Amino acid sequence: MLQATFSKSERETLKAIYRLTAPSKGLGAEAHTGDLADALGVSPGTATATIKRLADRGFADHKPYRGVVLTPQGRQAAVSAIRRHRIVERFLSDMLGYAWNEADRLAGAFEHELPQEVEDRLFVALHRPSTCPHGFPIPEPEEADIPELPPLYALEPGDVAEVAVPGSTDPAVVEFLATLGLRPGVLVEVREKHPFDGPLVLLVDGSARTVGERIARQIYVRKQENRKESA
Amino acid sequence: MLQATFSKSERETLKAIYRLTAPSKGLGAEAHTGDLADALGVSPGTATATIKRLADRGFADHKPYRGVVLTPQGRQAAVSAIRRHRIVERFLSDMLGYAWNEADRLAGAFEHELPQEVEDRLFVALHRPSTCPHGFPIPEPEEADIPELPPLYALEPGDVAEVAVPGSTDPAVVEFLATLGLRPGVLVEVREKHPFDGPLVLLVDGSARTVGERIARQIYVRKQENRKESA
DNA sequence: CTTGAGGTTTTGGGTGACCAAAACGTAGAT
DNA sequence: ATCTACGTTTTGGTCACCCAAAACCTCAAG
Repeated sequence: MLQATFSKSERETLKAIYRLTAPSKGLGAEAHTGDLADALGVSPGTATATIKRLADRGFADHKPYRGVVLTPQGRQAAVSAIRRHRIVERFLSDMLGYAWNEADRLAGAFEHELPQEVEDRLFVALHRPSTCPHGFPIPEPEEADIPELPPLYALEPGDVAEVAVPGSTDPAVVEFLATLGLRPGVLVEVREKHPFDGPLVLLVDGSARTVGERIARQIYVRKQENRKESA
Repeated sequence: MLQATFSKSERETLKAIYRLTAPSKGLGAEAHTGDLADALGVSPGTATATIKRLADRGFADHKPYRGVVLTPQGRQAAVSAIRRHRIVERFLSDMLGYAWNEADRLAGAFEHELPQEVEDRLFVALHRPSTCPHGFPIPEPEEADIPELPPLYALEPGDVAEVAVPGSTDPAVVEFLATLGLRPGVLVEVREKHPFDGPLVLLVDGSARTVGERIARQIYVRKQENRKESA
């Protein structure tokens, strides 16, 4: 498959459509121009223009006044863009020492101009990382979809999982999470789940921690295969 | 000094004017539009337009039909751009393992989008290198001029120096130089200099090597303070 | 002192990106 | 069934970039 070439804003638009139409948003969900414009920080007219350019080239399916979804080629391109972004984030955190929640902001500035070749070498130099610094998976080069992580609140007692915190999380929430030891990549084990949307009791780094439902729905987890082997 | 902001081609143009008006090209030399267009791989009309944009903002002094030179602000900006380029080259060679003559080509692709902040961290992560992989000095952030290196042929017997090879060197010449052990950063000591534009006899890595005048004018050296202490 | 060659600038034309505001569609409320 | 509110698309304008080709300078040769 010969690599199609996209401009910076086309790539950002692909990523945004991908996120807005992820399965968790409802099956067959379409991205609306206004939401896209907000996500991209751009006027609605500009969003429309970019969508049309993508649709003309066969990367998106645009039903005017209704919404837009990605074609399989568009989804492939979006996944590549996300892979690129996450690799650059890892570079910023692993090689330059940026905090995981700073990397995001800076990666966007230059990821689009990085030659593919350099991305590939960077990936190897970083020891082929499997997640970005937020804890989300880095997709394979030709992968068509990125597995979605379940929220922490979806775990059941006995489950062991690795924490992932979205970049869009409110900084105040991030700070609170840090006091609980809930940072990306940290392993947690669910001890109890209280009924009626009650809190979770977790084992974090050896200490017991309680987390409310609202917070436990805002962060995500990579479930580990090895379940708890308790007495 | 608040950082002026330049587009990609403006920065490339600043670098090109800087190079074309370096003291070694003759004092008070002006860069001609055609040469600039060639250096940038752009049509003459495009070069004129970019020059005018720079001149309007006070970074260049353009005398129509005559030539262009940089103002002090323009020179400062050009030096910053060169510093950026050389740091990115070092990243490509030191962290990603690219050969010194490949780094050049790739650096140009994304150096312009790199946030200043990231450049600064990268410089530190690379252990504050003093030269680019070609062997040329990385200027200080606020330096107004980059010291020019003398050609190898300017050395005299007894001198010890570090080799620098321009990126623009013919690949066949680079290959030939490699057979002599003349790679960027290598230390050489001049043993003899034959008269009437005759060859140099060097000590390279313990072996005696002879280099003709034409080649010895194409590569450059950083002279070491410690002169030869021979018997 | 004219003339022309060679280099420079201008002009006209195209793309991608952006915005503000006008025009337009869709769907819910009367 | 119309009206209207809201969101979307279109229109008109700006800017950086690029090119090809026309118009234009400059200077040196005749």
